[in-house]
Amino acid sequence: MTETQSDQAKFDQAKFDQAEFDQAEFDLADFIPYLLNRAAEKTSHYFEYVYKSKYGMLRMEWRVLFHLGRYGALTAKEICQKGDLHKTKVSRAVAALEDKRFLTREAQAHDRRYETLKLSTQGFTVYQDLCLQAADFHHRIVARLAEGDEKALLRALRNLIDIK
Amino acid sequence: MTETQSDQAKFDQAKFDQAEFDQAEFDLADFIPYLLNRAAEKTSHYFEYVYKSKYGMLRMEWRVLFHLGRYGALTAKEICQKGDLHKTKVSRAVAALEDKRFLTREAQAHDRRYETLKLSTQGFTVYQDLCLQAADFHHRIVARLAEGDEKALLRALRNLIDIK
DNA sequence: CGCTATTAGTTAAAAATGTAACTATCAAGG
DNA sequence: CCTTGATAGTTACATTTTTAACTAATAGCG
Repeated sequence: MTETQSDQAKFDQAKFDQAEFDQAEFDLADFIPYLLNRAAEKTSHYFEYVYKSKYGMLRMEWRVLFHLGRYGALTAKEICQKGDLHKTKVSRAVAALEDKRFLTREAQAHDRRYETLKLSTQGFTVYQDLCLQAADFHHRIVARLAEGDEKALLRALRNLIDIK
Repeated sequence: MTETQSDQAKFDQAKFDQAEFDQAEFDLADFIPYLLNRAAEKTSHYFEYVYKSKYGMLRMEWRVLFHLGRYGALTAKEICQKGDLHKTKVSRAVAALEDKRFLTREAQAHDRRYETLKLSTQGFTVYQDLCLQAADFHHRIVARLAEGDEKALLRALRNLIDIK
């Protein structure tokens, strides 16, 4: 009983402290990086299930596959640049996709440090399947948004991605 | 020379395959979960530097601190629910914040499984500092956006966070 | 009470990620 | 050609995150 009152007193104290600090102009609950992370986590989670359960792929593998399907043959470095990814992430994802026979690699003749990465027939089939499911999911997401918010969302996200 | 032509031929083949697959209605480069992740990574990266370099905090520690500062005393479970976080993440973040003397914990009298978590004076000072810097960063982000896109962005993100 | 089922939170093992050092290849100047 | 410096990609190691099993406490029901 006394203990419970003590807990309550502490809670009230916290509320008081919180009020003392004037955060009228800004609410952390609306902090854009926080909301972006929450939304990214939420939406990624569903799609992760698709490529993970069906093809045993990791997120980075899906990203690399999707780049090769979308843009055609690329070097690892080009994938790093397009997707703003570190080379170790790409290196590991490429190795995993090669194990799964989803892509082939071939050193370029004019500079053998570069490897041309290209989806195999099987890899491209997987890409097509995932692309269709991505499109479906994308449309379901858009359907949730208020009229006109899709354009604004895409514009805002592309803008933030270009930071720095 | 012959090798180079071979590389080129492979590249063209990839482009051809890509064209065969009709993706006219949807471009993976605009896949919302992908753009959300890119934007989240980009914006989080800057702010991570703030709490990491100044207070040696990890992302989850910042999130927990921010919840306690924003909402007052909470149990770990309440933080999990508010932030959609797994309990092990919160448990470790709480332990780390306790080590830093940024919060105190006290078992509740009526049910000793629950612990009331509350920022210490020092923890609240850190919260205030980070909150100010977050507000500053938030405003810089908003300043980049097109007129009216802030409202749409916040509305869209809140909507997506509520999925399921 | 006393047995079983839940629940809050922790800990330990497995998997993924980040960091840094490494290998192989090429370029440029002498 | 030969040395120095840069670059593409890999590997090894440390840190972080995820998953699963665990502990302590309570609830419900006989």
